[in-house]
Amino acid sequence: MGTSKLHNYNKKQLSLATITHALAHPARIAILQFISKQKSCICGSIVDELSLSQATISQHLKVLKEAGLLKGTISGASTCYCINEKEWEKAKVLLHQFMNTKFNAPNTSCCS
Amino acid sequence: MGTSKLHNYNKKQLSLATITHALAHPARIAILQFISKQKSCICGSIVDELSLSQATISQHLKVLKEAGLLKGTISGASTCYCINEKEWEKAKVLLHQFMNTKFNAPNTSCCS
DNA sequence: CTTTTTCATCGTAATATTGCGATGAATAGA
DNA sequence: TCTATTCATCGCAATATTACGATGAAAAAG
Repeated sequence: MGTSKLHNYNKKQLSLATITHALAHPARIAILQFISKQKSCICGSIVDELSLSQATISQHLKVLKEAGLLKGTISGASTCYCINEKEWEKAKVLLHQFMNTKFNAPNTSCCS
Repeated sequence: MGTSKLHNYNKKQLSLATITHALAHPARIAILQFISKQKSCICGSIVDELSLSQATISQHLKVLKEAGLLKGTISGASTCYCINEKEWEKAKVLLHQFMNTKFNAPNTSCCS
């Protein structure tokens, strides 16, 4: 994340940024939607679905895995990717908390 | 967003990516939390709160404004920033929908 | 054993982001 | 008028991202 001053932020802020960072590309959104829709989580089929090269998909999968949103299990020659539901649930809670931040009254009245 | 193939994605995917992209930095998370917590939305006080230069804060505010999450109204010498509650509500709904994607049974059983 | 399939990793080029200082415009106060 | 104050914008350097092809490892198919 560039020359980021990460020490200035608390854990929740950093977790939120990690999650949103992982989601911050339409290809990764599409990959997650595809995986959650599929009956099986075969990786190669994502390459057919999205018109991106296998290497690019692999990089996006890596970002999602590093953020903890995906699990990958080696299954023979291919790797099985699926949602890390435990982490997904954590992410959902964090995002929900953040998005439901209460606004103080003055904010609703200014910037008409 | 680099050499992104944006034409391959639908509107919801692009909107989600725009929103998460805007949230994908702890400084911007902190800025949003600060604005929502403050009684008034004076911009300069963010510079004091976070240990980042005024120019850097200004750039983050620009990203948030471009994503539609913030509104900025010129108020004399200073600019008043606040949450764009209409857009914030839209973002909340989109994120909620996406995070509550139903997983098919096979996903829960693979990648043990 | 050889070939194919499958996916990860490396190297690369183009582009975007992050952060800062410097500059500039525009209002507020002396 | 002169001087702060306030914030946006420009320019820059360092780093990260996006995307691809090429290469490599490891299992499956022949």
